[in-house]
Amino acid sequence: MSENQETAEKLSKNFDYQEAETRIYDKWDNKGAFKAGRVDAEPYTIVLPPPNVTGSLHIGHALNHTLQDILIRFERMRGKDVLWQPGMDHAGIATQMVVERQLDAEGISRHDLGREKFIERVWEWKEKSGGMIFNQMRRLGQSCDWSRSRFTMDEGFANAVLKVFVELYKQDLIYKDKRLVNWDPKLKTAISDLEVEQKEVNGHYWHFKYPVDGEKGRFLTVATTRPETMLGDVAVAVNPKDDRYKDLIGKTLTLPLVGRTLIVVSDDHADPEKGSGAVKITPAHDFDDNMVGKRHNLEEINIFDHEAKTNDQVPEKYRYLDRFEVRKMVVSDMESLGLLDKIEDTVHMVPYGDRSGVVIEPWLTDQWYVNAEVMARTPIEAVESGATKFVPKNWEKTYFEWMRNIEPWCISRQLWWGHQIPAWYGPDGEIFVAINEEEAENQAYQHYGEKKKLTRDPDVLDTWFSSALWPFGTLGWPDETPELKKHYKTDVLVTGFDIIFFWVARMMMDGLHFMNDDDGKPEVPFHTVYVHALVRDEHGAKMSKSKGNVIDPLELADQFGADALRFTLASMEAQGRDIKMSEKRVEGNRNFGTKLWNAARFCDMNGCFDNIDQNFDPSHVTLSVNKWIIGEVVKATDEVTKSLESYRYNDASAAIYHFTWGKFCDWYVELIKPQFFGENEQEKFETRNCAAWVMDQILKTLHPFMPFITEEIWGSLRADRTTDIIIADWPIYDEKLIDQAAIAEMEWLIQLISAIRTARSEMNVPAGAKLDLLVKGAANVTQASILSQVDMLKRLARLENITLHEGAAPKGALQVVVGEASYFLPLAGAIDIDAEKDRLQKNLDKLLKEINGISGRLNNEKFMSNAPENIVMENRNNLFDAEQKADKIKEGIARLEAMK
RNA sequence: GGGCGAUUAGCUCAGGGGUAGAGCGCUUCGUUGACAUCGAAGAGGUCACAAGUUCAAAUCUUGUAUCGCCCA
Repeated sequence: MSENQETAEKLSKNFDYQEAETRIYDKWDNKGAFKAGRVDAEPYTIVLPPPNVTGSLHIGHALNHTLQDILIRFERMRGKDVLWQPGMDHAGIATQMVVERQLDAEGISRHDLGREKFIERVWEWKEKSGGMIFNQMRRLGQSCDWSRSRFTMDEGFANAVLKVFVELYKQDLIYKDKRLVNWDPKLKTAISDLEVEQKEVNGHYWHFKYPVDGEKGRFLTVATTRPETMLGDVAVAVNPKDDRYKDLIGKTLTLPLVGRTLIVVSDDHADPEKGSGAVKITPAHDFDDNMVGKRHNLEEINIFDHEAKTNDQVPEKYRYLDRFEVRKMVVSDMESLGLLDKIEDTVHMVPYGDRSGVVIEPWLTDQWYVNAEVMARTPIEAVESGATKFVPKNWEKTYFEWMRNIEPWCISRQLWWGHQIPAWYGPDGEIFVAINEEEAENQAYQHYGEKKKLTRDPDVLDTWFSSALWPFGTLGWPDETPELKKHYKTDVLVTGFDIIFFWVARMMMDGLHFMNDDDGKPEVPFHTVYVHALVRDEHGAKMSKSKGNVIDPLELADQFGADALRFTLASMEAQGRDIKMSEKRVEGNRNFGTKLWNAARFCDMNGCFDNIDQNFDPSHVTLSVNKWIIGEVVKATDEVTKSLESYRYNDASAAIYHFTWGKFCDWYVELIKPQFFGENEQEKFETRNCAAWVMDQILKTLHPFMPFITEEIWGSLRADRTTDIIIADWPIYDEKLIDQAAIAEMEWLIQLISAIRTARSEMNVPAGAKLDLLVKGAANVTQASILSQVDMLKRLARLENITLHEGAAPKGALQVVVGEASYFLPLAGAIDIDAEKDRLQKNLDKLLKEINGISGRLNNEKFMSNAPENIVMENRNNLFDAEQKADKIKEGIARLEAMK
């Protein structure tokens, strides 16, 4: 090709995604393509699970966001008023830890700074370093409506959070209580059950002997994994069915080292099989013991402070020491008193804080709680009735399991960063809950009849308390904004299963509690929850920083392009299975993009995008090859549409991939070359138009998966585009465009070409050699097809002359059988008769096996009487075809044998 | 202990009563006027095991084994 033509090309040799991605993204953004607000269009809404302000993009985000963006782009192209609502979570503990670490480096603590100054520092940090994930999301092409971005600590949202608190308090759904909580002694805050990681560790059972009162020399032996807690023991429990201890029930013991009197209680909690069968009871420091204590009205003696150091409730010698130090002392003191019976090795579960990594201490504190049991009722019904559906459905079970056994939700945290609880205390401890201080003061005035000094509760709310109102808080609630009216309820929530409890359940609670539909009935926050896979490394291991197997999505995007990464994630997202990410897959999909790019270049070089029919109508094409590919487009786009509608991402991506590569590039482009290089201008015109049309359908259908390359090709090829592809119409075509006759003809042609290629290759015919083709026994239809497709056949099968042939097969020819006809390929030199015979025999063996199977079925009376008619017909047809083919091959083998 | 899921080609995985699929890898051939980030051809699987249902099971049922995850 000449220099001149080269410069005239619209597409460069390769797609430079590094350069294009930012340029294209900025173009979309500047044009406002991501913004919601199409008037008169049906709404389609997804709220982005708000990433932590501290977060940076990991592969799980990349998957989660890509799946949402695919739906969003798909629905946007379908003409809906699409809102993808982004935002960030203030991430209480995580953020506070980040800033505290900074302070630490400066040698100061947050207490040196004071609450107000500390929070200022957090905001400073947020403005400077927070939310880098949004920029990373842009790199992957996520088309959120950034203009509506929300932050959970923004004033408007924060007020909504406080309003929810106040309302729930008024309705007695929030209350204060003293209960055992999971206390993190490093972070010095309560954390939720869900933030506690139970780990199996090697430990010991220490068997301690407690003397029985009034029976000198008699001891009751208890086994414990936590000796230090004995200082808070108030009882020992034994199982009522355990004969060893029956007589001790109701008697008392003396707690060694402390001297406290313990009562022996009868409780099923004591497992006769475990340890000694007798369990020491420490109600203030163990969840199970606490329940035993409640059942038997036992005292709760708190022996630890907020750092899990002993307090003044223990004998002086053990006071103000770390829990593990006390453990050593207790064990050694018991031993020297001769009260240590034995030490057993054991494996047991120990709770760790997932943020701090330290052992969690069950601790008695005053905290705020949501009455989750009541709040859960409507959400359970909503899923039972199908108002909200989980996809895949089996996650509903997990949801129900948790919701039906829900515990009170502890929502207060002893942190500074977060929504400070809107509760004020009078001098006598009276609680005033109000949306602001002024309101609280009014309440207090009414209560006391005079102005009193109030102090605000220093604690903040659990981060999930605020994200629970994400689907309506982001839309402007409590104000009745047009967005709220139009976009609530939202459509689908896309999330990993790990936060069904944390977040989905809580959004259901708040959504149903605070939002109503037009009939005034509680309305769910979304009709569908799509639960996607977890991304693992290529060996199936969970990614973690400590293992060093973390795959950085941005590195993959750098290396192979964002499109390739997105396509890979989508194609591996099969429902109900985890994703094992491998670079090879991304590389393969980068190649797919390149393939598409080059196909577009080919079309362009052949004038497909110049001077073509503006009103091309796919139903008016005349050539079989064009009719065929149009029919295939209809089938493929329909498959993608249906798959996306049912969240089958792998099916959707496979459908467009196989159409593009396997049909369009491998066959159509090859089949139309004879025309493009030929002289028939009329046919060429039709085919150019058709190829351009098909290319457009590919670009559009692929766009949700590979937004950048499709936009780039779309925008480069034609000057007459009325829109960017991001808002182009999604392809929907009538099935009438599927022409069965054309499909049959082209499939026959492809079969014939493939068969000839196989024979040539297996018989080592040089790829360059052009052979003649003799056709024997072809029906009229086939003869007509050969005639009309002769150029394609010649080119793709590398043939010279094609002639009809009667009588005996020529010597020295390869034989292939397709349909009713035999095809001979005479070779110039002598053929290897044995090799050709072997080849035919192999084909025959395969056929005979098939014939055997089918006729067995057809001779089976039960099959004939039970199988549906179409299956019987299908078998008959298959048998006929196979037998016909087998006969021809047998003839061929006989012919070769005769030549010997 | 309870729940969920997996077991299909060398690897990673789709599929889901009617003749076993993809990508990668492998073998052979190939610079044919889009593409070597490519093309053509090929090898490779009693679909974990056992029993059952059925005319027909990789697919449905039950059980077994192994592995994974979640919750106690």
